[in-house]
Amino acid sequence: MMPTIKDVAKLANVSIGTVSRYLNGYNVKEENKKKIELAIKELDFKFNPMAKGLRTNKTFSVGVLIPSITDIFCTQVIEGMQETFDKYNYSIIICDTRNKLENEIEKVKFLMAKRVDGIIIMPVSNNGEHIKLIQNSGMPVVLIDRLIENLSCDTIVCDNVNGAYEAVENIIRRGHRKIGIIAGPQNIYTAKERLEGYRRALNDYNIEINESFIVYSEYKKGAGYEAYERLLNLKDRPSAIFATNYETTLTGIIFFKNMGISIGEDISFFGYDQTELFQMLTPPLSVVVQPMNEIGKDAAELLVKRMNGDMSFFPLIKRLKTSIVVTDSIKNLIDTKIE
Amino acid sequence: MMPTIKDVAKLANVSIGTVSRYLNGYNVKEENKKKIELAIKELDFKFNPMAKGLRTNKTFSVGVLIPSITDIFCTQVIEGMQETFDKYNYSIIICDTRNKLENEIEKVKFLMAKRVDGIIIMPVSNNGEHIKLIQNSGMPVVLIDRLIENLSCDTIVCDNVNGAYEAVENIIRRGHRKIGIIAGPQNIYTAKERLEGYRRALNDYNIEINESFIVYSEYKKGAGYEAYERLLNLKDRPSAIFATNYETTLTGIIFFKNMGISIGEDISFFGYDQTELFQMLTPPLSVVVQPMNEIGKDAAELLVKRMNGDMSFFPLIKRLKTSIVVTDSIKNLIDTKIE
DNA sequence: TTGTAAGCGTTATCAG
DNA sequence: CTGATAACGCTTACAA
Repeated sequence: MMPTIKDVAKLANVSIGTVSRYLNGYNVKEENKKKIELAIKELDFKFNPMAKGLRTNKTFSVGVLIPSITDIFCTQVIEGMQETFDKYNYSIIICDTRNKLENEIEKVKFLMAKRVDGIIIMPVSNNGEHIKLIQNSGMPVVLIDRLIENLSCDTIVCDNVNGAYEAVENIIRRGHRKIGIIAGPQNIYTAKERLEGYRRALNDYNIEINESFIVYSEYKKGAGYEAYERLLNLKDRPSAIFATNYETTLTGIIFFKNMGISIGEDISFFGYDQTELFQMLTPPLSVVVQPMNEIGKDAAELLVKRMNGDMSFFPLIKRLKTSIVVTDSIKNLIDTKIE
Repeated sequence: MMPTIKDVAKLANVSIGTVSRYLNGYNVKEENKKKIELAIKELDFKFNPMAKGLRTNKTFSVGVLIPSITDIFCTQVIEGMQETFDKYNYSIIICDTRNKLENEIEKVKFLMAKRVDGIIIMPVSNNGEHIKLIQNSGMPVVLIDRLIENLSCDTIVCDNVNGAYEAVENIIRRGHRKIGIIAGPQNIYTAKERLEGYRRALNDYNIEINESFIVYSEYKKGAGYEAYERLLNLKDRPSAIFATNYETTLTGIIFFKNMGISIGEDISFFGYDQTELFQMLTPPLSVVVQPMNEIGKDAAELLVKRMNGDMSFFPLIKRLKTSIVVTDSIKNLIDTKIE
C-alpha cells in the first residue's frame, strides 16, 4: 500500500520521529536530511493528511457558502479567494445554498461535521443563529457581501449606500426626477443599504420621495418581473429605473426587451454589477461595479489570519468602494453637458 | 473538547464498539440504541471524519478540476453535480486550473495529496500523463467535456461533431456558402470534433472547403480577436461565421460591436453555448446549446459508482446530444421560407 | 539532535 | 449482539 513515514524511517535508517520532524521543518542533521529525502523520493512517499489532521485537529480545508454557483458575483468572489487559499494549501469546499436559508443552515452543519478549519459565508438572509453556532464552536467565520445585524462577525462588504447613491446621483444629474427603484428584500442588509443610498441621493437633491416608485423584489434569478410591470403601469411612471442587484438587472433587460421598450430611449435604466455582456447591449448598460475579486481576496486573507489564531480587530467590518460605469442607457434630459 | 464516541459509550453505558456499530447502521439492541441516541443528543456528539478516514482510507471528498471558475460552462456543470454529491455526502473541492496544463498537473498532485476519493477533470489539453498517474494510484477519474486520446478513461462529452454539423447545416440552409469558422486549438479534442462537424456539413452539401475560412484561436477568455480580424480582412470574406465555444463567441460579439458591424445584417453569426444574455442581444444570437447540467450530473453519478468499486463498462464514453437555437443572427439569403 | 512511546477518534477482529 | 483491543499514520512530550 501507500508508504508511511514508518517506511521512510526504516529505509533512511532513522527514527520515525526524525522523519516527522524533517517533514515539519524542524532541525535535522544534514546527513539524515539527505537520507530522508532520498527515501521519500525512492518510495514516492506522500503523507497522510488525515493522520495529521487527527493529531492536530486541522483539516486544511475551508468551506465557502454561496447562494448560487452560477451567479457571476459569487464566482468572481471565489476567483478572488483562490490565490490566497492556494498559497496556504487550503482546499476550498464549495456549497451552494440555492438562496434558501434552510439549505444554508444544513450546509453549515455539513461543513462543521467535516471539521473544516474556517467558513466564508455569503448569507441569504439576515438570520444569523446558525452562524453563532459556528462561532461558539470556535471555528472562524467571515461573512461576505452581506452584513448580518446583531451578530458580531468579521465581514467584508461593499459600500452599498454610496454605490447606490452615486448611481442615483448620476441619474439625477442627467435631468431625471422620477426615478424608480427595484429594491431587494429588506431583510438583506445589502438591499437595505442600497435603498438607503437611493433615499439619501433624492433627499440631498431635494427631490421628494414617491413611495410608489419603490418596489420590492427577491434577489433571485428570474425575480423582479412583476416589479418592473408595477412601475411601468403607474399612471405617472418613472423616467428612469435603478435595479439594485445583478439578477434584477438581468430581469429588467429581459422585461424591456419583451415589452419592446428601448432602454436609453423609452426608459432610462441603471443596473448593478458588471459583466462583459452588459456592455454589448444596445446601448451598453450603466451599472454600479463592485470589486468582487477583492472581496474574495480580503475575505480569504482575513479568514487565514483568524485560522492562525490572530483575532486582532475582531469583529472587523471592511467596506470596499464601488465605482460606476456611465453610458447612454440613461437618457440625458438636459441641454447642458454633464461631466 | 469535542465529545468522542468514547464519551458517548461511557454515558450510554455500552462499549465503544457498540456505539460505532450503531453509528454505522449495524444491528444494536433496541434498548442500547435508545441509550446511545440519548447520549449523542446530550453531548451533541459529532463524529470525527478524520479518525474515520484514517481507518477506512476514505475522505468523502472529490476534487473537481476546471479551467476557470468564472466560466459559465464550468459553473453549470458543477451545478449539475451538486445534487448527486450532496446525496452521498461528498464534499466538492474545486480547483481552477486557469487554463494552464502546468496548473492542472499541480492541482492533480494537490488533490492526490489530499487523498480525495475521486476526481472529475475538464482537461485543458490533450495531455493525459498526469491522469494516468491518478489512475495508477487506484483513484477513479472521470473526464468531462473533453476526451483525451490514447487514454483509457471514463468520459462524459457532448456530441461535438453533430453540434457543429447542425449549426453549419442551418447556416447553409439559409443560403450561405461562404462560412468562416473560429476553430479551437487542435490539441483539444472538443475543438477538433467541432471543426470536423463543420467540414462534414460543408462536404455533405457539396460546398468546397476554403481553408482560409478556417482560423484558429485559443479557447480562452478574450481570445480570438485577431481570428475575426483575419476573416473579415479576406478579399473574399465569409458571409457567416461560426464560433465554436463560449469565449470566442463572446469575443465575436465584442469584436463586431467595436467594428460597428451589425450581426444578422452585415455578418451572420452563430455561437456556441447558451447564456440568457445572448438572447437579449439585438438580434438574439443563434447558438449550439449543450446540456451542461446533465454533463455534471452524469459525471458525478459515474464517479460515485467508480468510487464504490463498480467498474462496469470501463472506460465508459458517454456522448450527450446538443441542440441549436436559431435566430435572426443568421441572415436568410434565400426567398423560400425555411422550416 | 535523536529515539521511544503515548495518544488522536475511529473501525474491525475476535472471542464470548 | 457485545466488549476488549489492536490497528490506521502521524505528532509531540520526554528522556537520552
